[in-house]
Amino acid sequence: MPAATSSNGKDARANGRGARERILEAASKVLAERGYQRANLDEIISLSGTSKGSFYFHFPSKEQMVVGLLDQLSARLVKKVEQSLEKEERPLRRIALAIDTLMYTFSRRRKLAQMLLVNVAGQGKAMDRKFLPVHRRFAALIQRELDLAVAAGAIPPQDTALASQMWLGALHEVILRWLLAEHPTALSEALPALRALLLRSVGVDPAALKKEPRA
Amino acid sequence: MPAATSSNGKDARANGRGARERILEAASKVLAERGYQRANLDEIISLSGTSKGSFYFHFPSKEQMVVGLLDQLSARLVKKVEQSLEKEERPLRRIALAIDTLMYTFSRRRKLAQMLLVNVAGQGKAMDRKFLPVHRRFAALIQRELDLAVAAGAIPPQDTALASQMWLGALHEVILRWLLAEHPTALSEALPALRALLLRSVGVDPAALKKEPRA
Amino acid sequence: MPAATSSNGKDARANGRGARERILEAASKVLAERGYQRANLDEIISLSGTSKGSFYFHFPSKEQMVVGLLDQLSARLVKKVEQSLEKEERPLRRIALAIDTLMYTFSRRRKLAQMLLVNVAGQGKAMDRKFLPVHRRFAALIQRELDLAVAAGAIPPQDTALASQMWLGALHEVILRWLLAEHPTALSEALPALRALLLRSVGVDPAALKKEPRA
Amino acid sequence: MPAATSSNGKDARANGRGARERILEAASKVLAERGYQRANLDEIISLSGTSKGSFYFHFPSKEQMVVGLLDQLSARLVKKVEQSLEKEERPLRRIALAIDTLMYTFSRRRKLAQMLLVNVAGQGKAMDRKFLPVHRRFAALIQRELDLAVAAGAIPPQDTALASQMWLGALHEVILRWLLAEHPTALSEALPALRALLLRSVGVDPAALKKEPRA
DNA sequence: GATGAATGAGTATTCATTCAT
DNA sequence: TATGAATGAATACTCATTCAT
Repeated sequence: MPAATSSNGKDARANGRGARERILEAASKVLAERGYQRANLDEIISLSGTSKGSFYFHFPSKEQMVVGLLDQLSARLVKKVEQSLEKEERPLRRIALAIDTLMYTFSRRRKLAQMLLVNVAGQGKAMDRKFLPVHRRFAALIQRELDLAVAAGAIPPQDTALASQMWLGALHEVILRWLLAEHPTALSEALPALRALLLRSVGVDPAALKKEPRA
Repeated sequence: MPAATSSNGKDARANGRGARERILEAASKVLAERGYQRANLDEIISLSGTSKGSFYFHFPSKEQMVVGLLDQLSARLVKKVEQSLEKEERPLRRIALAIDTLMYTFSRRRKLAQMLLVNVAGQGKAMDRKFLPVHRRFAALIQRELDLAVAAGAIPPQDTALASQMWLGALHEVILRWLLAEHPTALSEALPALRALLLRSVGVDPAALKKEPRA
Repeated sequence: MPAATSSNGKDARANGRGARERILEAASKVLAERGYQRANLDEIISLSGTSKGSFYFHFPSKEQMVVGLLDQLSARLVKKVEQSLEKEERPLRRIALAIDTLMYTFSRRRKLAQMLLVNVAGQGKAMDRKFLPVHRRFAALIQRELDLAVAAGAIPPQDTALASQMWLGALHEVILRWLLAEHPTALSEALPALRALLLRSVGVDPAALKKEPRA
Repeated sequence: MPAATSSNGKDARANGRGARERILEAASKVLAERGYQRANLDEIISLSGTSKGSFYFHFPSKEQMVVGLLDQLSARLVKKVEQSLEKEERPLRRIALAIDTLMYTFSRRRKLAQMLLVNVAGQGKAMDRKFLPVHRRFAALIQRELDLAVAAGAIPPQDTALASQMWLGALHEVILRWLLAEHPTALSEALPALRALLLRSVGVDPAALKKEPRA
């Protein structure tokens, strides 16, 4: 039960935000823990301190809610990466920065990683297609940076669409293994080696990163 | 464990194999199409031409059946790759051959790919852990080849465990996108570029492959 | 009860009538299409361009609204029949006229028919009883005309209450079949034969209608 | 909870019949009392002494179960009428007999009447169409008898399809009113008058019934 | 008069698993 | 070995009604 709504605007609801937001936050938790199918609406609802009716007032269905949530979260993450790139113009450094920011963010927010990367597939072909945009969005981000690097002559011309898919999958798997590990080591430890692998795959000598000149 | 179905063809069932095999085959189909959770035992059973009771005579639970099936299939695939490597001793060629065989097999058997790669995650942390051995087995295969190449001096010393994870993820994602595409192009078209990306990532000039000398 | 919506057109709503009327009209449509139980308040409200709160300001409950609507509509229809009888005093002609007017009106307003005749039963005994007054009102109309005819000696004395029930049921079923037919023919085509059946049932030679003398 | 199944074939289940039959019987009761929509599956199931799973093992859905039940019941009733007609060849008497048997059966089995006649409409156009076959079956029975009478010269040629619809509606309404009455009088009291009304409607002098000669 | 967010009891349906035969 | 009827907990979704603003 939520605390009674008081009319002083201070703590309008249990934890200060609208029901819609509270539902999405609760859903994040449950989805991260249980996956899409086992994520129980009743649990999400009771965790959010709202009601069945409220849920269906704000969302047309469980599926739409999850799709919307993943969309929101992935957009937020992409934005965060964009911001980290704002002050960097050297293409190779931008690429490295994008990788670092993604990995760093996921390492700080396991639930986010669990949801965006793991619980987004394996629901049958029909559902998987619904979740595909999340993949596409991350891949597009990587591809754009690779294209910039190609244009700047920093890496050789190549199939950047394929490379970005490959990178995404690589990040995905490394994070997945980290998430499922019983006693995971810090994700950051693997970062330098992973970054080197990815850069080399598109033809960059990782050592070149250090010497990259400003434009 | 039931006694092995007698292999003398005398009283085999309708289509010539034991109930256990027929169930596993039916399960392959349904799992590929629907994913783990939505894969319905009733459908698997009716497709296999057996009965509920027969299913539970041969398998202790749906979960164990699926884990066993994935285990069997991945073992079979690994064996196939091993066989393709039998007559090749040059480490870089072995690596390329492993990639090629994996990709070729998946491209010919979409269902297999769907099951082993896609429907193996996103079921909640507990279940995902159960499916992890499949990942491990493929990664181990790749890692062994990388280690051989390192030992032979064909590639520089490096974290081959990480590299093999990365490779697996890369293959996974590329295949996933191919599986979910509305109008997929042949997977083989992407193969050379993908192979080049992977090889470069561990420090091999793809061109070196051609010139690799026999031991 | 709310004060009557002011009839000066000053601040009438979007389409010129009060919320109450707009709700009733929307309810007609939805009830005709879906039946009582499946008629969704949300749909009625959005169709009427009002709000939940407005609905419950004007009506105490869905049930009362529907009972009131059926009451209103049946009263209106009865009034229409009365008007058609105003200038006719010959009892047999009055009877025929009543049938004709009812059938003609229903044939022009399918929704009305659907609602008054079809969606008024089958909701369980308790609800059905609530809808009974509609039946009674129509039956009373018919019975009154039959009684007049008996009094005038135009038809033999008989159980006019039963006859009027029977007539109502007959009309009901014929209209129902017309409403549910995939490719309905004009209702008017069946009218002469139906009229003849009904008149004969109470002992009138349909041919007598033509020769009926003025009082 | 059903009594434990005993292996002596005598009282295999709670009340001696299979689950399917017990469900249908329970459904009859609940449908008669509550109508289609309000008929609660939980109640039907607990009344039948079975379980949710058992219900869905025997029937694909509530709707199909009800359609099947009505079909079965109406078929049974039609059969009963047919049997009552077996030894009567005089067409007018057959007609009267059919009416009498229908009315008598309904008067003895209120629930049957409630279900077949009342709770079969008013669920929205889509559902109503599903229930239409029940109407058709009864109307066809009546029409056949009317056609026989026409062929035998016992009644004048006419639109017997329309007449049978009308008769059905008439019977329906009379029974409905009887069912919904607070203090119903015996249905049989109204029977002679009703029979007379119906016979006259198709041009038979009810008195002629008595004198009808054997073929 | 009007709004729309919130409520929560109610409902049909799914499905892995059991067990008497 | 095999059968299939039976079980019942789980689950997404509906919808009339309330009430603070």
